[in-house]
Amino acid sequence: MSNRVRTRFAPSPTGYMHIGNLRTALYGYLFSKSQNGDFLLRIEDTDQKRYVADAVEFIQNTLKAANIIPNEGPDIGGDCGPYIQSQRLDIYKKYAEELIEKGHAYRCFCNDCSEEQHAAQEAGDAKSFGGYNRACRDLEQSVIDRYLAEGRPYVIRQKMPLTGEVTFHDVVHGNITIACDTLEDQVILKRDGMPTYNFANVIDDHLMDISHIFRGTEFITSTPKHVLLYQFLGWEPPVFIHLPPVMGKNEDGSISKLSKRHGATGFSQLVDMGYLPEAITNYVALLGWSPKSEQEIFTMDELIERFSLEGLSKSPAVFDYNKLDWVNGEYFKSMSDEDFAKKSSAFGGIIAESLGDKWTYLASLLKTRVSRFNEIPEQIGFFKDLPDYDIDLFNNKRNKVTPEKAAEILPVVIEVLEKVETWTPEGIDEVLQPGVAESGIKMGTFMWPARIALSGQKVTPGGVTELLYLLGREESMKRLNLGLTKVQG
RNA sequence: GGCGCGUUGGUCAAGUGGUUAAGACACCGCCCUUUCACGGCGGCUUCACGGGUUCGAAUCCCGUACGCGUCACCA
Repeated sequence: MSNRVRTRFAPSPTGYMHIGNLRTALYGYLFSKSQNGDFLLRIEDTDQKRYVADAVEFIQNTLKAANIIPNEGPDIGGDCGPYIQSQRLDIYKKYAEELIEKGHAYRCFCNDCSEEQHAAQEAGDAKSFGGYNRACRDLEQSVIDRYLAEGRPYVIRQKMPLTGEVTFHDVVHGNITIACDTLEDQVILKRDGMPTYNFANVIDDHLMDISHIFRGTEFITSTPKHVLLYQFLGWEPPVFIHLPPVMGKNEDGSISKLSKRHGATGFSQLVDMGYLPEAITNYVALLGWSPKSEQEIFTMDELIERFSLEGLSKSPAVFDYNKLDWVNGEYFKSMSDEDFAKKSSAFGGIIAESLGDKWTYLASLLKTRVSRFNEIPEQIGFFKDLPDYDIDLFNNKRNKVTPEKAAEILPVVIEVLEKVETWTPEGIDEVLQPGVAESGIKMGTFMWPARIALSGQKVTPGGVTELLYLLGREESMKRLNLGLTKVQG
């Protein structure tokens, strides 16, 4: 036992990383790193029914993408391996036997009726509450020997104290006390030789020298069972940190645990939507933890430096896609045009490809106008195909433009633009500015019909000069003339 | 149902007996402006409820309500 801070992320291998899990991993990582400690990854795959192919690799890739880097784990090894529970079966068996010898556990030969029981509970059958009846708790040794000789299958259960209570300290909730008579003689080793979570987690956290456990509040009520196990085994329990759940807002305004119906909930889904991994991490860090300062945007190093247990909140937090958008937008704004162009090009699709070198230019205009990469297609679609827009779009109160007025302005626009020699933003501007001045038309009034004719939409990435440049001379003139035809009715 | 946990504005939240109850997102308005965006300014709305304790309570205590979790050979 050292004093070194060691935390762990211990997911079960589903091919999915819920944002709540990511946050748990993140807090454990931030805390250990802030204390110059270790962070390790352990796979809890003791439920063979739940096994998902390639899930371990998926988890490792996700952590890597989120810049949460373990220094021990299945793929990198370490002194406490193996880091996959299904490969540690002999270890659990050994400690389960030790508990039996010490009188803190026993073999149970009852039939497996857990599934039915669970189903009954979910159906709300009140009679099913109360758990296992402890039929095998005090079997005669001779009976046990006979069953064993017959080869009867069995599970090993933890023998809970019948009276008294267990108190443990939780960093975010303080002391929590639970009476032992509410504790069931839980199974610690299953019929198939696999340990249950409630057992394996204790064994591994001790053997891997974990100092602080970060996990969800759903484990609070089973923590006394763990504490008892530490006691029975003569081990020092780690520090417990139970994190509140991440919630989602329902249509009726109520809230419930964040799930698919609230929108994307997986890290990779969010990335697919065009959120930057570092922005997701940044936002998630703030969901349930406060830096107690006014800073909102943090690099991973800053997060590590600022993280402290005091900032953890004890109440659930609602995942706010609005705020995520904002955080992501902040990251966009701080990116270089080149970097943004590169990372967003996949979302620009065929338009980005056809634009070639001009994509970086368009991207630089898009950078402050989108908060997610997947907003890009709808913004730039008009470059490829001019929408069949309604002439009503030419109406603009602020600039005092109507379709009739546009019919007068557009010819002037076309006339001015025909004088452009070099079709670059600068070249266009050189002619456009004086042209507008000479026409005696107000800038906004002059530009509005042009914008509509060029794009068919009121909102565009960049101003008219930029649109002209990106569209090219030929296409621009074509659209301007088409617009003129439209308003001439 | 038993047990446990939680409750500051629409959302994230600061706050640890005395504050005009920070800040951010969203929303609304104004300014700037070649639309939008960016930027600037301003506004809106909060201590779940009821009792205590105290000179004084968002902060301490007790109830109530509501929400969540748990009671699996799932984690």
